Amino acid sequence: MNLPAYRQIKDFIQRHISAGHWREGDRVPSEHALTREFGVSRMTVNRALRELTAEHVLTRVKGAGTYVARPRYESTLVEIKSIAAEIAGRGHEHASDVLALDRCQVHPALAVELGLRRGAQAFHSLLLHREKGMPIQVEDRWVNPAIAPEYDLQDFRRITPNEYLMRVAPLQKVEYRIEAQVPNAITRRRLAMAAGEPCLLLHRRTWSQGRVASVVDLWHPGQRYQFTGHF
Amino acid sequence: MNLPAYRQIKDFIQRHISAGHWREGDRVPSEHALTREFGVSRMTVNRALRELTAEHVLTRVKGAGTYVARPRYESTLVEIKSIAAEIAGRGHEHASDVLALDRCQVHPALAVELGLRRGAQAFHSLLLHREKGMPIQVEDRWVNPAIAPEYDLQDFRRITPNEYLMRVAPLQKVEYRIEAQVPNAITRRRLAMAAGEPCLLLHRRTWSQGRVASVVDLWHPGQRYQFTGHF
DNA sequence: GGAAGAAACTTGTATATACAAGTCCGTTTG
DNA sequence: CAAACGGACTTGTATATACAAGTTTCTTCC
Repeated sequence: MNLPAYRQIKDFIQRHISAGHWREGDRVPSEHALTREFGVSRMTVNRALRELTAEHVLTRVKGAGTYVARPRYESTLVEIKSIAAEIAGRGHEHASDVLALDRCQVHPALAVELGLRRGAQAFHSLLLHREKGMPIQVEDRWVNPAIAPEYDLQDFRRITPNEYLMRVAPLQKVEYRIEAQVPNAITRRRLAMAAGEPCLLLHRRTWSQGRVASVVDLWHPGQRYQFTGHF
Repeated sequence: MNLPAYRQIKDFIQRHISAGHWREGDRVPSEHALTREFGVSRMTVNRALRELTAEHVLTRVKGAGTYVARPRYESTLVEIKSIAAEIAGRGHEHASDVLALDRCQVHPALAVELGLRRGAQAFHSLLLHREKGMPIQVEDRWVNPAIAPEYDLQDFRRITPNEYLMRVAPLQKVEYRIEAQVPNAITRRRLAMAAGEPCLLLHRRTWSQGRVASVVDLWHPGQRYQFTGHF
């Protein structure tokens, strides 16, 4: 199968870098030089170089040239999917127990985090997610009623809070934190964890329409759950 | 400051989506329509739409049109920097104690993971990273000697293993796993951790030049360390 | 030998035009 | 009514050309 020219140019450059011919900081051939070498237009070469720049393979300095970027060796990008998507991706059965779903007053620290005034109310949902019957995640979530006023009318056994929020509140910004923590006794029991076993906790705060939409703690049993991936 | 035309088109589309005017699955105006609306060439419009597609904001179907992409609400992308880069980014002082650096025989399970034959030898380094004197990470690393034959001749008090491997072994592939684990007593003491406190563990395996280059376990005290970020 | 200026080289953005290839819709035919 | 075909519309890739703006190199002058 014949690749488009701009893809061939990208591959050519990436092969040189992977083979160690060009190292970090080395200058790659100019657009003009690549134009001559590949017999294509400058716009075709430019597209290849711009895409490799967006992918952090190259870096460009106007007037000076195009260089091999500092490899992002020290940065690992980890993608964490929603628990339902992850379980479905394994071909397993996902189910949710709705332990709580109501609207109540938030304590001051949480009001700050949700961007609400003291004494304000928010929706609170507490779910236990299972994979093939086995508890795998406790989802402890608070939702800004201004963003999703009908949150508490949903059936979260049939649709996850994530899926619902995706529909009503386009995502603008995310803040996250991953921690190893010792869970309280209730969470330990809900997740069927052993004594002394820690939790893997993902804390997320999301924004939509210029405001905080949701704050969530996702607790996972440390022995049975890890975030994994590759790229 | 006047933005280039392709950036204005990107912003226009992103504003419509953020405001909720266009939802997931909605079709956005065609290239031809945007050409007329903005009074620019089709290639300029095409660039804007292609870049938004690469950024997962839009999705394109040849012949059919351009649509608002399913929001990646359920996927959190987490970037984990090297400990030295992270500490430097906080403006703090990084230091490493080299606890071990030698070449020895790997046990069978590790040989499999390193892609080496049974009984083969590999380099092993054990470092304690400190931030302003405080232990923050134990780095337990095995390195394939075929990839970095002079690994054991380096001074890892002055350069981190990461930085060294960046130079000699261009990165091709990464596999990772994040876990909450209970550390053994030695690691607990090295990291000055409390009894019962768990570790946040990042396990990475990297490839270079078509082979496994390195396998590393990075242990962090759960109470003092989290992976954090935003986007 | 150093400074200043000009020339050359480089990337950034843009255009009108063209052909390829895919999808969708409306019309015609059986 | 269904299938097939053609036209219109859409994205995918590409070109030669142009001007703007930044960097580097070379030449000239003091």
